[in-house]
This record gives sequence, C-alpha cells and structure tokens, in this order.
Amino acid sequence: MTPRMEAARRTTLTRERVLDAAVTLADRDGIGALTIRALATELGTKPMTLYHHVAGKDAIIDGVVDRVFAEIDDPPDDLPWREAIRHRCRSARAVLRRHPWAPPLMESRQNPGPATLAHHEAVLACLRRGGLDWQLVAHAYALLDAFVYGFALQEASLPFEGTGEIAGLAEGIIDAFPDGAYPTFVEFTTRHVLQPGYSFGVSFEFGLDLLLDGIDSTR
Amino acid sequence: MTPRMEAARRTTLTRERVLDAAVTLADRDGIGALTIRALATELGTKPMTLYHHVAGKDAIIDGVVDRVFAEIDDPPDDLPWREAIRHRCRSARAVLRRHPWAPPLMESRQNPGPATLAHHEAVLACLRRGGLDWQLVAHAYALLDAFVYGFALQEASLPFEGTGEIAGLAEGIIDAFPDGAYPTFVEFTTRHVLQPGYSFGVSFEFGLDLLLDGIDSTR
DNA sequence: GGACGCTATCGTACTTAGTACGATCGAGCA
DNA sequence: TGCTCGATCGTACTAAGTACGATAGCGTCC
Repeated sequence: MTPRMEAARRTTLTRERVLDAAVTLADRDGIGALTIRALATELGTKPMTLYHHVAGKDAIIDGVVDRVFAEIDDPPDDLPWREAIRHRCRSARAVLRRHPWAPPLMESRQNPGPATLAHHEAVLACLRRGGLDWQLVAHAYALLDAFVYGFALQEASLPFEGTGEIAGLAEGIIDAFPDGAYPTFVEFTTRHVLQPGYSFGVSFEFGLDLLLDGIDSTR
Repeated sequence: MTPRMEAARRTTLTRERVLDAAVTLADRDGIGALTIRALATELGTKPMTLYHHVAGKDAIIDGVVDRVFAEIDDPPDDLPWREAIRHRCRSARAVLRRHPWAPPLMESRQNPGPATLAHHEAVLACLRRGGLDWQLVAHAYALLDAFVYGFALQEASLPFEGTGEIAGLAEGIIDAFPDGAYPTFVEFTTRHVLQPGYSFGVSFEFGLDLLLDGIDSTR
C-alpha cells in the first residue's frame, strides 16, 4: 500500500481517533467487545499499531472514562446552585444512559484524566458557591454521586426505557416462581411495574428532588 | 490416586464448595484473579472438573452474586420500618465492603438467585409494612439501592478506611497538578480530606438519614 | 462374582485476547 | 545516495474459557 493510499484511506491514526473508536465500539457492542483486535479492525489497522498511540488496554480504558466525563455538562454558572446541580445530575444520567458500560469503570479507576478533574472542580465550586461548608460539600458530593452512579448502574441492567420490555422481563422472572413464593414481590410487579405508564426512570427525578431538598435544609 | 486418598484429601467437590472458593478467591486477590484455572488450583483439582458442578464461568458469577445477597441482613421484622431499613442498608454496606468487587456485578446480572429474590421480597414487604403505597415503594427502593450501591462503588475505589492512605493518594494526585489548576479541588482536599479524623464513610450515615427522613415525610 | 454403566475426574487441544520483539517501509535530510 | 526515524505490522508467546473424549472407581443387576 503506497503512502498516498494510506493517507487517502483515513487521516493518520492518533490517540484521539483510537479513543473515539473505543467509545463507539463499547456503545455499539458492549464493553466486553472492546478488545484490542476489534478496535484495530474498526480502525482499519492491525493490533500492534495501536500501541504506538496508547500504552495498552488500561490506558484506553482510562482515556475512554475521561471522554465520558467530558460529555457531562458542568453545573452552569448562571443558575442558582440547586438548579445548577440539578442540571448537572440530569446531564450525567443522560450521558450514562448513552454509555451504560461506564458506571463501574468511572468510580473504580484511579487515574483521573483532565476532563474528570475539571468536572469535579466545577461541581465542587458550584456547591461551595451555594454556601455549603466543606463538611457538607463532602457529604453532598458523596451522596449525589452515589445516587447518580447507583441509579445508572440499575438502569444499565434494564432492557430499555419505556414500554413493554421491562414487563416482559418481569413476567419471565415471575412465571418461574414456585406457587406462593415472594408474594410482595409478585404483588409489587403486577400492581405497579406491569401497569401501563410505568417507568423506572421517574424515580430519578423523585430522588434528585429529595436529595436537593435534604441538602438544602441541612445548609 | 486411590479413591481413599481422594476422599481423605477433601470432601467431594460440590457446587457449594466451588462457590465458596470463588468468593474467597475474589476477596483475596480481586475479581480479576477469579479464573477457572485459579479456582481449580484453589480447590486442588483441574479446570475441567469444575464443569461437572457449574455450567461455566457465568454461572459461577451468578452463584457468587447470590452468595453476597445472602450475606445481607433482611430488615428485622420486630423493628419499625425506618429502623429496619436502616439496619438492612448498614448491613448491605458492610457486606459490600467485604466484597468490593461485587457492586458492579450485583446490579448487572439478570439471573437473580433464590437469596437475591428472598432479600428483595423482605425489603419490599418491610417498606409496604411501613405504609408506603406502591408508587412510593418503587421510588424508595430505587433510591435506597442506588445510594447503597453507588456508595459501595465509591468506597471500593478507596484504598482503605481510616487513616493516612487516602491522604497519600490525594496528595499524589494533587502534587501532579499544574500550578493554580483546580483550585477548589485543591482547597477541598487540603482543608477537609487531609484533616485529621477525616473519613469518607461518615457520609454514609449522613446520606442514609437524609434519605429515610425524605421518604418518611413523603409518606 | 463378573460384566455394565454411571459419574466425577482430567488430559489434550482449540479459540480468543493482550502484548513483547523485531522487521519493514516510506519520508525527510545530510 | 545512503541514514535515520517514526509508524506500521507479522510473528509468536502467554493466559484464559471451554469442547471433546478417555479413564477409573463404585454400585448394581444378572
């Protein structure tokens, strides 16, 4: 292959392009499908070529996590702190729904990238701007992020938002129960989960309101 | 090896013993070290032998997750619902600190085992006993578990509870910052995290109180 | 009591994945 | 024209999951 062909085929490989492809691949086929070989194929190259742009698979994961943080909106400066934090948490949830493989990785990596740090900085500054003392900032941030990540973790295991798929899953599980087992669980499912209009996601707004109210009243 | 030697060496291999060893191994060496081969070595046998007692690695993970659920105390029947739920959430946190590899697995599996289902049943029944309607039960359970799992996820990435290790980690990160970068982050760390007596864990009780209060007042 | 078959065990080998090592190849420069 | 350098990639080693089939005690039935 001549260099001209190579150049025409695609712009030169770069760390950024590798990470782009990694996110795309994980979104499309799941984090389990994010292998060095699959990534190379996706980029039209061979496995070992990637090693000239990233240090290894761990570095790819670190980079990908930083990408996800970069997608989350910072709390807007021109909103009162409560509304700013609400905006940020909603944005985080939306991002984590686009990247359902991300939550377990985001909290378990110990090499935060620049976007990760910048985002933490913005959130801390916003809480501080709201008049919270350091102790309360610590509590509030731990609480809010536990909620956001935990909720995302739960949502990631659900088939899809909205309609009958959750119902199908629930029915499948319940049908396998021995008679009379788990009565509250069964009643909860039939009386609530299987009702038309049910949505797991609405609990997010409920929880977010509750947390913000609680933090505010502690201030 | 004669059968007598075999029998003396260890009681016959069984699904339960395989899962026991899997939990032990994950606790000791991390979930990444939980391989079929390592598990076989741990049990003094060979990889393929395990396949007569479990269907494969996925089945081991499912079984291990159910084990973890089994360790979590159900909400005690003889306590008011708030205190019962508090007890259960504290127990869950303690269990997840013993098994820091578990949170990402617990919510992402879709084959709940009997202990998992029994535990959900007990929690739902307790909330119901507290007079919450189905809608609020749904909100409360989603919220409480998001918090518990999310908090556990955060704690899992911390070195250890208590003393100077978190400080060391924080200092390592901060020292690498360019001058003047992330000012709030730096101030938060120096003014709060690095202070003697700091503990991430106390935010758990703060959050749990806040959630229980909020849910109660919505009732 | 001897052959039969069941069940747990395990040796071998195939597949997928991460990645170390070193060859190649084209571009720019002396 | 030949040298050097950076990007690319062929080859191969290691680790891991697991399919296939052989083996070997043990109880059972004629």
